[in-house]
Amino acid sequence: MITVLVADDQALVRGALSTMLGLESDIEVVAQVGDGEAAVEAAVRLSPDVALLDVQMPRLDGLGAAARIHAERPSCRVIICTTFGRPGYLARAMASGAHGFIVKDSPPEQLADAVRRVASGLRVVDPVLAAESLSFGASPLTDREREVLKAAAEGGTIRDVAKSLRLTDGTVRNHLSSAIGKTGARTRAEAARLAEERGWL
Amino acid sequence: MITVLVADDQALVRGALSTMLGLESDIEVVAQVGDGEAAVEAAVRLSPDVALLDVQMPRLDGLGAAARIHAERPSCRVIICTTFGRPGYLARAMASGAHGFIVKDSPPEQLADAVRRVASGLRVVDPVLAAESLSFGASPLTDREREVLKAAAEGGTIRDVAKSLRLTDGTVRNHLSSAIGKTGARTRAEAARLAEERGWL
DNA sequence: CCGGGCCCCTGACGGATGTCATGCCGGGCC
DNA sequence: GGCCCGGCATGACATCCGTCAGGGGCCCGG
Repeated sequence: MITVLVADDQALVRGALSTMLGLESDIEVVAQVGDGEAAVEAAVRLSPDVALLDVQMPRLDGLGAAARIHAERPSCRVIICTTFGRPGYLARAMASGAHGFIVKDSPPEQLADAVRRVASGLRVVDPVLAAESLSFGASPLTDREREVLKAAAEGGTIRDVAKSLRLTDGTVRNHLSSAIGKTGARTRAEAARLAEERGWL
Repeated sequence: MITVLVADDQALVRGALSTMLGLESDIEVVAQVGDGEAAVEAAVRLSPDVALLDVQMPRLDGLGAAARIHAERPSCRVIICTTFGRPGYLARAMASGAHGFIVKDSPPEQLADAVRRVASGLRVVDPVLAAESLSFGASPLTDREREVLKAAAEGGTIRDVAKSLRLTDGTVRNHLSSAIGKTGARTRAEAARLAEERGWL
Protein backbone atom coordinates (compact mmCIF):
# COMPACT_ATOMS: atom_id res chain seq x y z
CA MET A 1 0.00 0.00 0.00
CA ILE A 2 1.39 3.38 -1.04
CA THR A 3 0.63 6.22 1.38
CA VAL A 4 0.13 9.66 -0.15
CA LEU A 5 -0.08 13.24 1.10
CA VAL A 6 -2.09 15.63 -1.07
CA ALA A 7 -1.44 19.37 -0.89
CA ASP A 8 -3.41 21.88 -2.96
CA ASP A 9 -4.85 25.21 -1.95
CA GLN A 10 -8.15 24.71 -3.77
CA ALA A 11 -10.33 22.57 -1.55
CA LEU A 12 -12.46 21.29 -4.39
CA VAL A 13 -9.50 20.15 -6.44
CA ARG A 14 -7.72 18.76 -3.41
CA GLY A 15 -10.75 16.70 -2.49
CA ALA A 16 -11.35 15.50 -6.02
CA LEU A 17 -7.76 14.39 -6.51
CA SER A 18 -7.76 12.63 -3.18
CA THR A 19 -11.00 10.84 -3.97
CA MET A 20 -9.70 9.70 -7.32
CA LEU A 21 -6.42 8.45 -5.87
CA GLY A 22 -8.25 6.76 -3.02
CA LEU A 23 -10.17 4.62 -5.48
CA GLU A 24 -6.96 2.88 -6.50
CA SER A 25 -6.60 -0.34 -4.57
CA ASP A 26 -2.92 0.09 -3.83
CA ILE A 27 -2.99 3.76 -2.84
CA GLU A 28 -4.13 5.36 0.39
CA VAL A 29 -4.42 9.10 0.93
CA VAL A 30 -3.31 9.69 4.50
CA ALA A 31 -3.53 13.47 4.62
CA GLN A 32 -4.94 16.48 2.78
CA VAL A 33 -3.61 19.95 3.44
CA GLY A 34 -4.09 23.40 1.96
CA ASP A 35 -0.73 25.11 2.32
CA GLY A 36 2.98 24.44 2.23
CA GLU A 37 3.72 24.76 5.95
CA ALA A 38 1.01 22.23 6.73
CA ALA A 39 2.41 19.95 4.04
CA VAL A 40 5.86 19.95 5.62
CA GLU A 41 4.42 19.36 9.06
CA ALA A 42 2.23 16.50 7.85
CA ALA A 43 5.04 14.92 5.85
CA VAL A 44 7.32 14.91 8.90
CA ARG A 45 4.63 13.60 11.22
CA LEU A 46 3.10 10.92 8.99
CA SER A 47 6.09 10.07 6.82
CA PRO A 48 4.05 9.17 3.72
CA ASP A 49 5.65 7.42 0.75
CA VAL A 50 4.73 10.20 -1.65
CA ALA A 51 3.81 13.89 -1.32
CA LEU A 52 1.79 15.43 -4.15
CA LEU A 53 2.30 19.20 -4.04
CA ASP A 54 0.72 22.02 -5.99
CA VAL A 55 3.06 24.93 -6.77
CA GLN A 56 0.70 27.73 -5.82
CA MET A 57 -0.11 27.61 -2.15
CA PRO A 58 -0.37 30.19 0.63
CA ARG A 59 2.37 30.68 3.25
CA LEU A 60 4.90 28.38 1.57
CA ASP A 61 4.73 27.35 -2.07
CA GLY A 62 5.14 23.84 -3.40
CA LEU A 63 8.72 24.39 -4.48
CA GLY A 64 9.78 25.57 -1.06
CA ALA A 65 7.83 22.79 0.63
CA ALA A 66 9.55 20.24 -1.62
CA ALA A 67 12.97 21.44 -0.49
CA ARG A 68 12.05 21.32 3.19
CA ILE A 69 10.45 17.89 2.93
CA HIS A 70 13.46 16.59 1.05
CA ALA A 71 15.71 17.89 3.80
CA GLU A 72 13.67 16.73 6.79
CA ARG A 73 12.17 13.50 5.46
CA PRO A 74 14.34 12.23 2.60
CA SER A 75 12.35 8.99 2.46
CA CYS A 76 9.29 10.93 1.30
CA ARG A 77 9.33 11.33 -2.47
CA VAL A 78 7.82 14.48 -3.90
CA ILE A 79 5.70 15.05 -7.00
CA ILE A 80 5.08 18.63 -8.06
CA CYS A 81 1.71 19.00 -9.75
CA THR A 82 0.89 22.35 -11.23
CA THR A 83 -1.48 24.26 -13.46
CA PHE A 84 1.18 26.10 -15.38
CA GLY A 85 4.00 24.40 -17.21
CA ARG A 86 6.55 27.10 -16.53
CA PRO A 87 9.91 25.77 -17.66
CA GLY A 88 11.65 27.41 -14.73
CA TYR A 89 9.44 25.60 -12.24
CA LEU A 90 10.67 22.27 -13.48
CA ALA A 91 14.29 23.22 -12.96
CA ARG A 92 13.63 24.56 -9.48
CA ALA A 93 11.52 21.53 -8.58
CA MET A 94 14.29 19.15 -9.56
CA ALA A 95 16.84 21.26 -7.73
CA SER A 96 14.61 20.99 -4.65
CA GLY A 97 14.83 17.22 -4.75
CA ALA A 98 11.48 16.46 -6.36
CA HIS A 99 11.12 13.10 -8.07
CA GLY A 100 8.22 13.92 -10.35
CA PHE A 101 6.69 16.87 -12.17
CA ILE A 102 3.32 16.73 -13.92
CA VAL A 103 0.91 19.36 -15.18
CA LYS A 104 -2.81 19.41 -14.48
CA ASP A 105 -3.41 19.04 -18.20
CA SER A 106 -2.35 15.40 -18.16
CA PRO A 107 -4.87 12.57 -18.55
CA PRO A 108 -6.24 11.47 -15.16
CA GLU A 109 -4.92 7.89 -15.36
CA GLN A 110 -1.43 9.31 -15.45
CA LEU A 111 -1.68 10.58 -11.90
CA ALA A 112 -1.94 7.21 -10.15
CA ASP A 113 0.68 5.95 -12.52
CA ALA A 114 3.06 8.74 -11.60
CA VAL A 115 2.50 8.05 -7.91
CA ARG A 116 3.39 4.37 -8.39
CA ARG A 117 6.48 5.09 -10.45
CA VAL A 118 7.77 7.67 -8.07
CA ALA A 119 7.06 5.43 -5.08
CA SER A 120 9.20 2.76 -6.68
CA GLY A 121 12.10 5.15 -7.07
CA LEU A 122 11.68 6.24 -10.69
CA ARG A 123 11.51 9.83 -11.84
CA VAL A 124 8.49 11.14 -13.75
CA VAL A 125 8.71 14.26 -15.87
CA ASP A 126 6.38 15.66 -18.51
CA PRO A 127 8.39 15.24 -21.74
CA VAL A 128 6.99 18.32 -23.46
CA LEU A 129 7.94 20.44 -20.51
CA ALA A 130 11.40 18.95 -20.27
CA ALA A 131 12.08 19.99 -23.86
CA GLU A 132 10.79 23.52 -23.27
CA SER A 133 12.85 23.79 -20.15
CA LEU A 134 16.00 22.95 -22.01
CA SER A 135 15.24 25.31 -24.87
CA PHE A 136 14.76 28.28 -22.57
CA GLY A 137 17.59 27.31 -20.29
CA ALA A 138 18.20 28.68 -16.86
CA SER A 139 17.26 32.18 -15.88
CA PRO A 140 19.80 34.73 -17.11
CA LEU A 141 18.55 37.17 -14.50
CA THR A 142 20.73 38.11 -11.59
CA ASP A 143 19.28 37.91 -8.06
CA ARG A 144 18.74 41.62 -7.74
CA GLU A 145 17.21 41.89 -11.19
CA ARG A 146 14.70 39.23 -10.28
CA GLU A 147 13.75 41.03 -7.09
CA VAL A 148 13.36 44.33 -8.83
CA LEU A 149 11.36 42.83 -11.66
CA LYS A 150 9.07 41.06 -9.23
CA ALA A 151 8.42 44.28 -7.37
CA ALA A 152 7.83 46.14 -10.63
CA ALA A 153 5.29 43.54 -11.73
CA GLU A 154 2.82 44.97 -9.21
CA GLY A 155 2.38 47.87 -11.57
CA GLY A 156 3.72 50.67 -9.39
CA THR A 157 6.07 53.40 -10.49
CA ILE A 158 9.86 53.19 -10.38
CA ARG A 159 9.91 55.25 -7.23
CA ASP A 160 7.57 52.78 -5.50
CA VAL A 161 9.92 49.94 -6.35
CA ALA A 162 12.95 51.90 -5.25
CA LYS A 163 11.34 52.72 -1.93
CA SER A 164 10.23 49.14 -1.22
CA LEU A 165 13.73 47.82 -1.87
CA ARG A 166 15.62 50.75 -0.26
CA LEU A 167 17.36 51.57 -3.51
CA THR A 168 17.98 54.64 -5.57
CA ASP A 169 15.74 55.59 -8.41
CA GLY A 170 18.54 55.22 -10.90
CA THR A 171 19.67 51.84 -9.64
CA VAL A 172 16.21 50.41 -10.12
CA ARG A 173 16.16 51.79 -13.62
CA ASN A 174 19.51 50.15 -14.33
CA HIS A 175 18.41 46.76 -13.07
CA LEU A 176 15.18 47.02 -14.99
CA SER A 177 16.95 48.07 -18.13
CA SER A 178 19.22 45.08 -17.82
CA ALA A 179 16.30 42.72 -17.20
CA ILE A 180 14.45 44.17 -20.18
CA GLY A 181 17.47 43.51 -22.34
CA LYS A 182 17.89 39.94 -21.14
CA THR A 183 14.24 39.01 -21.65
CA GLY A 184 14.09 40.62 -25.06
CA ALA A 185 11.24 42.86 -23.97
CA ARG A 186 10.71 46.55 -24.55
CA THR A 187 8.98 47.69 -21.37
CA ARG A 188 9.24 46.52 -17.80
CA ALA A 189 5.64 45.27 -17.97
CA GLU A 190 6.47 43.03 -20.90
CA ALA A 191 9.67 41.88 -19.24
CA ALA A 192 7.73 40.93 -16.12
CA ARG A 193 5.20 39.01 -18.19
CA LEU A 194 7.85 37.09 -20.13
CA ALA A 195 9.92 36.29 -17.05
CA GLU A 196 6.80 35.07 -15.29
CA GLU A 197 5.89 32.82 -18.22
CA ARG A 198 9.31 31.25 -18.20
CA GLY A 199 9.33 30.70 -14.48
CA TRP A 200 12.19 33.12 -13.92
CA LEU A 201 10.56 34.91 -11.01
CA MET B 1 -30.97 10.54 -11.71
CA ILE B 2 -29.37 13.90 -12.46
CA THR B 3 -27.32 14.00 -15.65
CA VAL B 4 -24.28 16.29 -15.64
CA LEU B 5 -21.87 17.71 -18.21
CA VAL B 6 -18.40 18.61 -16.91
CA ALA B 7 -16.28 21.15 -18.76
CA ASP B 8 -12.79 22.11 -17.61
CA ASP B 9 -9.64 22.60 -19.64
CA GLN B 10 -7.38 20.77 -17.21
CA ALA B 11 -7.76 17.07 -17.86
CA LEU B 12 -6.67 16.05 -14.41
CA VAL B 13 -9.14 18.32 -12.65
CA ARG B 14 -11.91 17.47 -15.09
CA GLY B 15 -11.41 13.76 -14.49
CA ALA B 16 -11.18 14.15 -10.75
CA LEU B 17 -14.34 16.23 -10.49
CA SER B 18 -16.20 13.79 -12.72
CA THR B 19 -15.05 10.83 -10.65
CA MET B 20 -16.13 12.49 -7.45
CA LEU B 21 -19.54 13.43 -8.83
CA GLY B 22 -19.97 9.98 -10.30
CA LEU B 23 -19.68 8.44 -6.85
CA GLU B 24 -22.93 10.10 -5.83
CA SER B 25 -25.77 7.66 -6.27
CA ASP B 26 -28.17 10.16 -7.79
CA ILE B 27 -25.72 11.83 -10.19
CA GLU B 28 -24.43 10.61 -13.51
CA VAL B 29 -21.71 12.36 -15.50
CA VAL B 30 -22.73 11.96 -19.13
CA ALA B 31 -19.97 13.94 -20.79
CA GLN B 32 -16.55 15.48 -20.15
CA VAL B 33 -15.17 18.16 -22.45
CA GLY B 34 -12.16 20.42 -22.49
CA ASP B 35 -13.35 23.61 -24.15
CA GLY B 36 -16.37 25.88 -24.50
CA GLU B 37 -17.35 24.99 -28.06
CA ALA B 38 -17.38 21.31 -27.20
CA ALA B 39 -19.45 22.09 -24.11
CA VAL B 40 -22.14 23.84 -26.15
CA GLU B 41 -22.19 21.04 -28.70
CA ALA B 42 -22.44 18.36 -26.02
CA ALA B 43 -25.12 20.24 -24.10
CA VAL B 44 -27.27 20.54 -27.22
CA ARG B 45 -26.77 16.92 -28.23
CA LEU B 46 -27.14 15.25 -24.84
CA SER B 47 -29.41 17.73 -23.11
CA PRO B 48 -28.04 17.11 -19.60
CA ASP B 49 -29.81 18.46 -16.52
CA VAL B 50 -26.79 20.45 -15.38
CA ALA B 51 -23.66 21.81 -17.06
CA LEU B 52 -20.66 22.49 -14.81
CA LEU B 53 -18.41 24.98 -16.58
CA ASP B 54 -14.98 26.35 -15.73
CA VAL B 55 -14.44 29.98 -16.72
CA GLN B 56 -11.02 29.58 -18.30
CA MET B 57 -11.23 27.39 -21.37
CA PRO B 58 -9.75 27.54 -24.85
CA ARG B 59 -11.77 28.64 -27.89
CA LEU B 60 -14.83 29.76 -25.91
CA ASP B 61 -14.75 30.57 -22.21
CA GLY B 62 -17.25 29.38 -19.63
CA LEU B 63 -19.15 32.67 -19.58
CA GLY B 64 -19.69 32.64 -23.33
CA ALA B 65 -20.58 28.96 -23.28
CA ALA B 66 -23.14 29.62 -20.54
CA ALA B 67 -24.87 32.21 -22.68
CA ARG B 68 -25.01 29.95 -25.72
CA ILE B 69 -26.24 26.95 -23.75
CA HIS B 70 -28.88 29.09 -22.09
CA ALA B 71 -30.06 30.26 -25.51
CA GLU B 72 -30.01 26.90 -27.28
CA ARG B 73 -30.97 24.53 -24.46
CA PRO B 74 -32.83 26.52 -21.79
CA SER B 75 -33.68 23.30 -19.95
CA CYS B 76 -30.00 22.79 -19.16
CA ARG B 77 -29.05 24.63 -15.98
CA VAL B 78 -25.54 26.03 -15.76
CA ILE B 79 -23.11 26.19 -12.84
CA ILE B 80 -19.98 28.29 -13.28
CA CYS B 81 -17.08 26.87 -11.31
CA THR B 82 -13.91 28.88 -11.24
CA THR B 83 -10.53 29.28 -9.64
CA PHE B 84 -10.75 33.01 -9.23
CA GLY B 85 -13.56 34.76 -7.41
CA ARG B 86 -13.57 37.80 -9.64
CA PRO B 87 -16.62 39.86 -8.71
CA GLY B 88 -17.23 40.77 -12.34
CA TYR B 89 -17.40 37.13 -13.34
CA LEU B 90 -20.37 36.58 -11.07
CA ALA B 91 -22.30 39.43 -12.62
CA ARG B 92 -21.54 38.27 -16.14
CA ALA B 93 -22.35 34.67 -15.28
CA MET B 94 -25.73 35.64 -13.92
CA ALA B 95 -26.39 37.85 -16.92
CA SER B 96 -25.58 34.85 -19.10
CA GLY B 97 -28.35 32.85 -17.49
CA ALA B 98 -26.25 30.77 -15.09
CA HIS B 99 -28.01 29.28 -12.08
CA GLY B 100 -25.00 28.70 -9.88
CA PHE B 101 -21.57 30.12 -9.18
CA ILE B 102 -19.00 28.45 -6.95
CA VAL B 103 -15.28 28.82 -6.49
CA LYS B 104 -12.81 25.96 -6.44
CA ASP B 105 -11.96 26.86 -2.87
CA SER B 106 -15.24 25.48 -1.58
CA PRO B 107 -15.39 22.25 0.41
CA PRO B 108 -15.83 19.24 -1.86
CA GLU B 109 -19.19 18.16 -0.45
CA GLN B 110 -20.61 21.45 -1.59
CA LEU B 111 -20.21 20.51 -5.23
CA ALA B 112 -22.69 17.65 -5.34
CA ASP B 113 -24.95 19.74 -3.18
CA ALA B 114 -24.83 22.61 -5.62
CA VAL B 115 -25.61 20.27 -8.48
CA ARG B 116 -28.69 18.96 -6.71
CA ARG B 117 -29.95 22.39 -5.74
CA VAL B 118 -29.49 23.81 -9.19
CA ALA B 119 -31.11 20.76 -10.77
CA SER B 120 -34.15 21.35 -8.62
CA GLY B 121 -34.43 24.93 -9.82
CA LEU B 122 -32.71 26.79 -7.00
CA ARG B 123 -29.87 29.25 -7.45
CA VAL B 124 -26.53 28.71 -5.74
CA VAL B 125 -24.12 31.58 -5.18
CA ASP B 126 -21.07 31.92 -3.00
CA PRO B 127 -22.16 34.46 -0.37
CA VAL B 128 -18.71 36.03 0.11
CA LEU B 129 -18.43 36.65 -3.56
CA ALA B 130 -21.92 38.08 -3.82
CA ALA B 131 -21.01 40.71 -1.23
CA GLU B 132 -17.79 41.61 -3.00
CA SER B 133 -19.58 41.86 -6.27
CA LEU B 134 -22.05 44.34 -4.88
CA SER B 135 -19.36 46.42 -3.23
CA PHE B 136 -17.38 46.84 -6.44
CA GLY B 137 -20.41 47.29 -8.60
CA ALA B 138 -20.49 47.05 -12.34
CA SER B 139 -17.57 48.00 -14.50
CA PRO B 140 -17.30 51.77 -14.97
CA LEU B 141 -15.20 51.22 -18.06
CA THR B 142 -16.51 52.08 -21.44
CA ASP B 143 -16.29 49.47 -24.22
CA ARG B 144 -13.34 51.10 -25.88
CA GLU B 145 -11.51 51.61 -22.64
CA ARG B 146 -11.83 47.93 -21.87
CA GLU B 147 -10.46 46.98 -25.30
CA VAL B 148 -7.54 49.34 -24.98
CA LEU B 149 -6.74 48.23 -21.46
CA LYS B 150 -6.86 44.59 -22.46
CA ALA B 151 -4.47 45.23 -25.33
CA ALA B 152 -2.18 47.25 -23.07
CA ALA B 153 -2.08 44.41 -20.53
CA GLU B 154 0.18 42.48 -22.90
CA GLY B 155 2.91 44.85 -21.91
CA GLY B 156 3.62 46.47 -25.25
CA THR B 157 4.14 50.16 -25.85
CA ILE B 158 1.36 52.63 -26.55
CA ARG B 159 2.24 52.53 -30.23
CA ASP B 160 1.78 48.74 -30.31
CA VAL B 161 -1.68 49.08 -28.84
CA ALA B 162 -2.58 51.89 -31.22
CA LYS B 163 -1.48 49.83 -34.19
CA SER B 164 -3.35 46.71 -33.15
CA LEU B 165 -6.59 48.67 -32.71
CA ARG B 166 -6.09 51.01 -35.70
CA LEU B 167 -6.11 54.07 -33.50
CA THR B 168 -4.00 57.13 -33.04
CA ASP B 169 -1.31 57.29 -30.43
CA GLY B 170 -3.05 60.11 -28.61
CA THR B 171 -6.42 58.42 -28.59
CA VAL B 172 -4.98 55.38 -26.89
CA ARG B 173 -3.35 57.59 -24.33
CA ASN B 174 -6.64 59.32 -23.67
CA HIS B 175 -8.54 56.06 -23.20
CA LEU B 176 -5.82 54.71 -20.96
CA SER B 177 -5.72 57.89 -18.93
CA SER B 178 -9.45 57.62 -18.44
CA ALA B 179 -9.22 53.97 -17.46
CA ILE B 180 -6.41 54.74 -15.04
CA GLY B 181 -8.57 57.38 -13.43
CA LYS B 182 -11.59 55.12 -13.12
CA THR B 183 -9.67 52.24 -11.60
CA GLY B 184 -7.81 54.49 -9.19
CA ALA B 185 -4.45 53.31 -10.51
CA ARG B 186 -1.37 55.31 -11.36
CA THR B 187 0.06 53.43 -14.33
CA ARG B 188 -1.56 51.44 -17.12
CA ALA B 189 0.04 48.27 -15.76
CA GLU B 190 -1.60 48.77 -12.39
CA ALA B 191 -4.90 49.67 -14.01
CA ALA B 192 -4.80 46.45 -16.01
CA ARG B 193 -4.05 44.43 -12.90
CA LEU B 194 -6.87 46.01 -10.90
CA ALA B 195 -9.40 45.71 -13.71
CA GLU B 196 -8.43 42.09 -14.16
CA GLU B 197 -8.89 41.35 -10.45
CA ARG B 198 -12.33 42.87 -10.48
CA GLY B 199 -13.41 40.99 -13.57
CA TRP B 200 -13.77 44.15 -15.62
CA LEU B 201 -11.92 42.81 -18.64
C1' DC C 1 -34.02 70.00 -32.03
C1' DC C 2 -30.97 70.16 -28.49
C1' DG C 3 -28.14 68.21 -24.64
C1' DG C 4 -25.22 64.63 -23.22
C1' DG C 5 -22.47 60.66 -23.65
C1' DC C 6 -19.12 58.22 -26.21
C1' DC C 7 -15.68 57.98 -29.74
C1' DC C 8 -11.84 59.88 -32.35
C1' DC C 9 -8.45 63.17 -33.06
C1' DT C 10 -4.99 67.24 -32.15
C1' DG C 11 -1.53 69.78 -29.55
C1' DA C 12 1.08 70.85 -25.75
C1' DC C 13 3.47 70.20 -21.15
C1' DG C 14 5.78 68.13 -17.26
C1' DG C 15 7.26 64.25 -15.37
C1' DA C 16 8.41 59.29 -15.82
C1' DT C 17 11.13 55.88 -18.17
C1' DG C 18 14.83 53.39 -20.79
C1' DT C 19 19.60 53.74 -22.19
C1' DC C 20 24.35 54.80 -21.84
C1' DA C 21 28.85 56.09 -19.92
C1' DT C 22 31.26 56.19 -15.84
C1' DG C 23 32.80 55.30 -11.20
C1' DC C 24 33.29 52.90 -6.55
C1' DC C 25 33.15 48.79 -3.77
C1' DG C 26 33.49 43.90 -2.51
C1' DG C 27 34.07 38.91 -3.44
C1' DG C 28 35.64 35.01 -5.90
C1' DC C 29 39.33 33.10 -8.94
C1' DC C 30 43.61 32.45 -11.54
C1' DG D 1 48.00 40.97 -6.61
C1' DG D 2 45.24 41.52 -10.95
C1' DC D 3 40.81 40.50 -13.04
C1' DC D 4 36.10 40.00 -13.85
C1' DC D 5 31.44 40.22 -12.32
C1' DG D 6 27.70 41.91 -9.79
C1' DG D 7 25.54 45.49 -6.87
C1' DC D 8 25.01 50.38 -6.18
C1' DA D 9 25.18 54.93 -7.57
C1' DT D 10 25.39 59.42 -10.50
C1' DG D 11 24.38 62.30 -14.39
C1' DA D 12 22.75 63.21 -18.82
C1' DC D 13 19.80 62.49 -22.88
C1' DA D 14 16.10 61.09 -25.93
C1' DT D 15 11.82 59.18 -25.64
C1' DC D 16 7.64 57.70 -23.77
C1' DC D 17 3.65 58.45 -20.88
C1' DG D 18 -0.19 60.56 -18.31
C1' DT D 19 -2.84 64.69 -18.20
C1' DC D 20 -5.31 68.50 -19.79
C1' DA D 21 -7.87 71.54 -22.94
C1' DG D 22 -9.79 71.61 -26.89
C1' DG D 23 -12.86 70.33 -31.30
C1' DG D 24 -15.66 67.45 -34.60
C1' DG D 25 -18.84 63.52 -35.39
C1' DC D 26 -22.34 60.16 -34.05
C1' DC D 27 -26.45 58.47 -31.74
C1' DC D 28 -30.02 58.44 -28.36
C1' DG D 29 -33.55 60.24 -25.14
C1' DG D 30 -35.96 64.24 -23.59
